[in-house]
Amino acid sequence: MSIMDDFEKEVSAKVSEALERMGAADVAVQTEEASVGGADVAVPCFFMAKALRRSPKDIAEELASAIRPSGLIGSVAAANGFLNFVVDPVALTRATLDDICSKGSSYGHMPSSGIRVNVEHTSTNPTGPIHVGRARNPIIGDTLARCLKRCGHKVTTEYYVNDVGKQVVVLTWGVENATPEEVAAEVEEHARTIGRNEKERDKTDHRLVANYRVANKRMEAEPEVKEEITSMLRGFEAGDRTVIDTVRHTAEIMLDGLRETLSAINVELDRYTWESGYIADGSARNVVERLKASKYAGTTDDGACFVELKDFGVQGKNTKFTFTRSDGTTLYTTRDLAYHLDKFTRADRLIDVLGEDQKLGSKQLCCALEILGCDRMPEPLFYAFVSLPEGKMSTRKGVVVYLDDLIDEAVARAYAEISKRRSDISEERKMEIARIIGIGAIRYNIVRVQPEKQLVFKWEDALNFDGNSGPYLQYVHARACSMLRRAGDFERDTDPSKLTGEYEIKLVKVLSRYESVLKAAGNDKKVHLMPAYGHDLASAFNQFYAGESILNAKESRNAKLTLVECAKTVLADVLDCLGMGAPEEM
RNA sequence: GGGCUCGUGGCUUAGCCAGGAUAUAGCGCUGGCCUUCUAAGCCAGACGCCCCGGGUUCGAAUCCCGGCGGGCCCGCCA
Repeated sequence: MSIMDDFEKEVSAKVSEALERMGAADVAVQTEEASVGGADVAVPCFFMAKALRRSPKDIAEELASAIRPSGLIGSVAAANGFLNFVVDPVALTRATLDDICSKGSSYGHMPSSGIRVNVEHTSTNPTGPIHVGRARNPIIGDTLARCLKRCGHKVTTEYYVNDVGKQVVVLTWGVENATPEEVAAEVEEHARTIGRNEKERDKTDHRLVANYRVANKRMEAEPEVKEEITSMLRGFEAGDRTVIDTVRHTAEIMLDGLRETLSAINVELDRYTWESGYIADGSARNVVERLKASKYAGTTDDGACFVELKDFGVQGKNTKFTFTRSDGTTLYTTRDLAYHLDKFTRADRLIDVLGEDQKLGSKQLCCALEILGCDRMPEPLFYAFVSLPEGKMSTRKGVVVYLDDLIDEAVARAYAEISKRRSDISEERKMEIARIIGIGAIRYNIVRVQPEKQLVFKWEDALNFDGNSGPYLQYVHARACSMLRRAGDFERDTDPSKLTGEYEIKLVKVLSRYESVLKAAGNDKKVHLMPAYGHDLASAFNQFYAGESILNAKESRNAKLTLVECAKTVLADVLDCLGMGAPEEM
């Protein structure tokens, strides 16, 4: 419970008391964040007008004079039918800074809830490198997981590896059978027609794409190859260990590359779960049996099984949810059901970070889970795909920007910026800082926009280091660090009478909001609030910083430095929550 | 065709779920600020039929209905 929550409660209580005295005890008081400058909490008086038979303006004025500032309430005033309350800056500053000083980097974090939350994210097919069209997934998922941890939950992140199906089998055939010469020729051909030279990047996920294309081409041209692949697919479905293991091995190699990319943007997952496992352990089969036994089950003329979902709010022609082929084999969604049932044995709350193309599938999955008697539902978090100005990303057409390319470009840009301003540090140090800044810019830029909003990728935006950007926040952190370094030892001082400047109070107010932002970003899955908060905090710091000299302050020096230290502490945690580094210099 | 979703200054974007005052912030633009703590910064300014039309309400960017425009989905694929 933060001090601003207490303040709001106090306001609510005071207004209720005053209303009671005015003879309107049963009128419920609503509070809201004041939208007018200067005030912190507002109480609209319009809905009181009927009960009191007076104009909102009159009511607000009478209430304002009836309420005496006390406790956390610094002042109250009436304006346009609103009551505007200002928090007492003395109490606020003292409480907030003491809290940060005692808790340090865990300031704003909530106590353990005992709730296990599983966040499934990324889960891209292991058939090629991650491109920026899908880059929202790991970044949103990882940020959400970090927020949820701060909300006191026991969080596990998980990648569901789709090592079942035609795509991976074709890739596997290519990895096993394409000759080095064929692959080299394919790379040449691709460079000539599409204009991308894949030899430049020696990373398994990029390298294997040529094998995949060779396999596809030969499958189309040569009936024997097609037969080989079909036979592998059949073997897979029948549970042939050698086929399954070979495919899994290919997926592992591909994953090595993907993990390298994810790690570069500070995304590490706790667990990788293999789709093939649900065939092997019989749980997918179990789902089939249970669905068949339900009253919603049906069979097509060919023998494929489905459940009828029209009673579950599914519309139009999507009501039949097929869960076996006519030959009895399971489908992706069937395995996904087994996967979700498994996840529910390991966690209390499931969150799936999914592309918006999965919306219908996710809805159907939930219906099927209900039929299976599942009392909890996964919570999907959808994001719209990132497209290019030329249109939708397509690896085949070469209309694509790989995440690896974006990372390289961002780091190179950051390096150039550092080189412009710093000649006093080593090349290694410059490179180290460039990575922190480049990666920070990418993560910030992607997570700052609401997930459901479609995003068109533009290099100029992705590489923006000014204003509402990751480096803006990092710059403030570096500034604060630099100042604290110069200051040397100082005695902490949280005396509010020494921090009475407009910008000092503004900064303290931003700091006091941290917990409520974490709550909304984590529990309500509104991750984009996090970068916005970071920007508010950095901006408030810059105003404070620009306004007056801190190191040369006289009696308030220690108090100002304490405020700098507190801001730095919170900002460092915000940066960590966003998966961004907090550089001590830049 | 049906379903879902998004539409806010030139561009990007917050607010919308839980209706309330002068609509948030950034880029870009105009002007000012580095002999003092990192100018990747700060200050000031211009720029808005909140897609359109109805409705509900004392009050609508926000809720409801109908359009228009963009995106996604509608496989015994994954």
